[in-house]
Amino acid sequence: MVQLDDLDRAILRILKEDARLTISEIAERLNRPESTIHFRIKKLQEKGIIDRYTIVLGKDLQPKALAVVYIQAETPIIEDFLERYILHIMKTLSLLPNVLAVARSGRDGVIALIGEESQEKLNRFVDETIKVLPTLKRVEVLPITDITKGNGIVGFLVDV
Amino acid sequence: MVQLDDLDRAILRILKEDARLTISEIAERLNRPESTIHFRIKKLQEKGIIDRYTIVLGKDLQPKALAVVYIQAETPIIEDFLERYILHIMKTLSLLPNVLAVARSGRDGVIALIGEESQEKLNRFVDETIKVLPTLKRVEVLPITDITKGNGIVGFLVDV
DNA sequence: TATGAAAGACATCATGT
DNA sequence: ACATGATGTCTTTCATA
Repeated sequence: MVQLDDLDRAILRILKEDARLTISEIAERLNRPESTIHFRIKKLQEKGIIDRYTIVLGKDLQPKALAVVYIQAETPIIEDFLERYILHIMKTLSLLPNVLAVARSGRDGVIALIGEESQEKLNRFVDETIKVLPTLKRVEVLPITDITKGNGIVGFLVDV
Repeated sequence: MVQLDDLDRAILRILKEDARLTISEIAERLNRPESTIHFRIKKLQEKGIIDRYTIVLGKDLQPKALAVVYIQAETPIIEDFLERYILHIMKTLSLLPNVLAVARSGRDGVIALIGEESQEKLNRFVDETIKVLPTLKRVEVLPITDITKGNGIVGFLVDV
């Protein structure tokens, strides 16, 4: 379906590290003419291999305390209620700026990545906004102490 | 510590959406002169508010099955062993291309975001690579069915 | 698809309001 | 903070292989 050669991959790797490098700089690093690099990048964009260009924000704007929160809803008698309830929770959380990411997990679960200025605020948020939700079976808070791979994820997600 | 005004925030929001817009395009959208936009962006970069520029890869290169895995180690008699064991697990996972992110959670926990081509492969990975680790107290697999906020996270993290 | 050359668009910087 | 203009660099296009 997608066929990338070594040159494509090399370009993608470079752009992932620094998407502001000029075509001539990339061309120089890869020992290819500028027009070739330009052509490849254009194709990668057209095919949607490169979805978009973005910025990663620095530490200053990032929350200092992070946690993954797993929310599991009580299974109700009426199946259809669960579905709507889960969607409601997800929509609600998605609107909050300190909720960096929201995902569904199975039929009855929601995973959220929460960011706050301090551990206290984070705990308070979990207590006052999540644990108060009705008919939950389980709320698991997994604090994030430090990120070893996929750092930059916070600067990528954080709202401004 | 960091003081951003509305213009700074507007610029950051625009760049987050499309970091390849030219300064003149941004200037036009915000009804400001190009020189001002240029100056602001330069400052934002110098201050590290903008950490870096990058690309988000499209669906084609993204894993189809995702899961958050929480790994908790058994608390040993010797405290120092736990520390080194956790670091070892994190380093090991970080090297694998299908492990998109690795974070530490408290003294005895590791959180990993796993991506695979299929649900079966993902299960196999958990069984054969994670559950075989010795002296674990708990392994919790939270499959991700679908992402409602922070989509793009996968295209941001995925290796090429 | 790859390349080289040429044209146009752009970022950058200095200077002044 | 904004305006203007000068400069060099980069992107983009196109003709050709």
